[in-house]
Amino acid sequence: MENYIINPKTKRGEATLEKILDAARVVFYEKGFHKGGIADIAKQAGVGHGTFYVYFDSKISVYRYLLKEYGKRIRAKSNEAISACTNRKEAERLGIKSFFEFVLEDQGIFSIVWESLYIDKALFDEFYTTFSESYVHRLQQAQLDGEVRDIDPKVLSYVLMGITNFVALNSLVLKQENNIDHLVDEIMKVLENGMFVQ
Amino acid sequence: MENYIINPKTKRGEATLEKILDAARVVFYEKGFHKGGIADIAKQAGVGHGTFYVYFDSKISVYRYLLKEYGKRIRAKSNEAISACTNRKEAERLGIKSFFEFVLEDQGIFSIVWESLYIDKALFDEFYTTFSESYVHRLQQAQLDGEVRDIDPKVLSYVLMGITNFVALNSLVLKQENNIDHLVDEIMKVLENGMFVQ
DNA sequence: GGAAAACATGAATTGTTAGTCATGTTGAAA
DNA sequence: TTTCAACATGACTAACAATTCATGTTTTCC
Repeated sequence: MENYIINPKTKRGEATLEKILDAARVVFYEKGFHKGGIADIAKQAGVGHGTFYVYFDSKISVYRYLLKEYGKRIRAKSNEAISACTNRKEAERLGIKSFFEFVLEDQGIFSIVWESLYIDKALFDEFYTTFSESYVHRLQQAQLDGEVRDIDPKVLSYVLMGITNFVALNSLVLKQENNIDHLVDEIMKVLENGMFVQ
Repeated sequence: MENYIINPKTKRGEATLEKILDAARVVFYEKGFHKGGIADIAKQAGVGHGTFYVYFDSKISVYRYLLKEYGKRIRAKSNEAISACTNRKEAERLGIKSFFEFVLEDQGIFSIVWESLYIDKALFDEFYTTFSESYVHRLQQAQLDGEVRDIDPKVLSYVLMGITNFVALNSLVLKQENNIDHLVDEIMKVLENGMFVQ
């Protein structure tokens, strides 16, 4: 499964691995997993075809590595953004905003994450299940604290991920908008009072 | 663009076209667009390789045809479900429910629709932009009628599509749940009063 | 019944690409 | 300086898959 080389033994090896990872991110973003070839990655990295296989034993290995890396980076950035918050509502706002910032900085994320559904459904499922579980944990705590209403936290977690993912993909990536604050404000209106006039 | 043969001239031709379309839906669902081959489609349809090319000039042509067909079917089913509703809240509930029913009946939908992002971004964008525009139109009307709060309807349309798509994919397809009513109830709680305790 | 149009076929063509390997280079430790 | 593990390379292999086409069969309609 995890058969990429994790420990290059020299500085040169480390640098090359980094070049290959950067290149793979670019290629998968621009061409997708299936159309992006090892030749493209090697060329983009400025190394020979064979060099790729010094570090990864297959194309899907880099892909898996990058997918995990994205998960970690998003979680880290989100935790950092939320850490100072004392209530769930503010945490929600900042969590959404930090995700949008992440997407604006690295638009390749959807090219890696969502495409997993067509490469290996289990990878996609695992990715979002992991997110959902940590979300559920926090939501349940907030419900105990009386901050969040009595809504099935598992469903609520997918509702929240659906909102952020769809708005980010369609507005920020496909329509190339960058009005993050407006998007967050409008989403928070729904999360605070629903969409209907009372 | 639209270079599939639309009008078989005989009964036999019509039947064969239908067999090929059914087969393509199955193959794209089970293997995805890239891994599913013409040979697979022909075999599944019970015809020779060459027969495929009597009806479609390329693999992507069937794919495009099926994508458009899904759009039409979803819209038709949704319009039918909503038609009797007199207020927006009820229409929203029934619209979501009818989409969930659609997904349960035909789990292949995400295999066709979302994969377009990796085949031709413009197809994906067009698909959801079309949905968004008709959504926006209705939401604006409901806002004029004082039923929906003052929220940017374009953002709101992506919020709503994000919720339904993510919950459907993760709960109904990946987790194989079938508790549609529970899902709709929990989503409506958020849309009616938001997620936070007031 | 026969001619023409529509439809069916799968072997052959053509192009692509993931992965291998024999050979060469680098650089750090001894 | 020597040595060896680590790293680099690109021509080659092997397999797969989209599309074509020459030939054959069926249906339509006069």
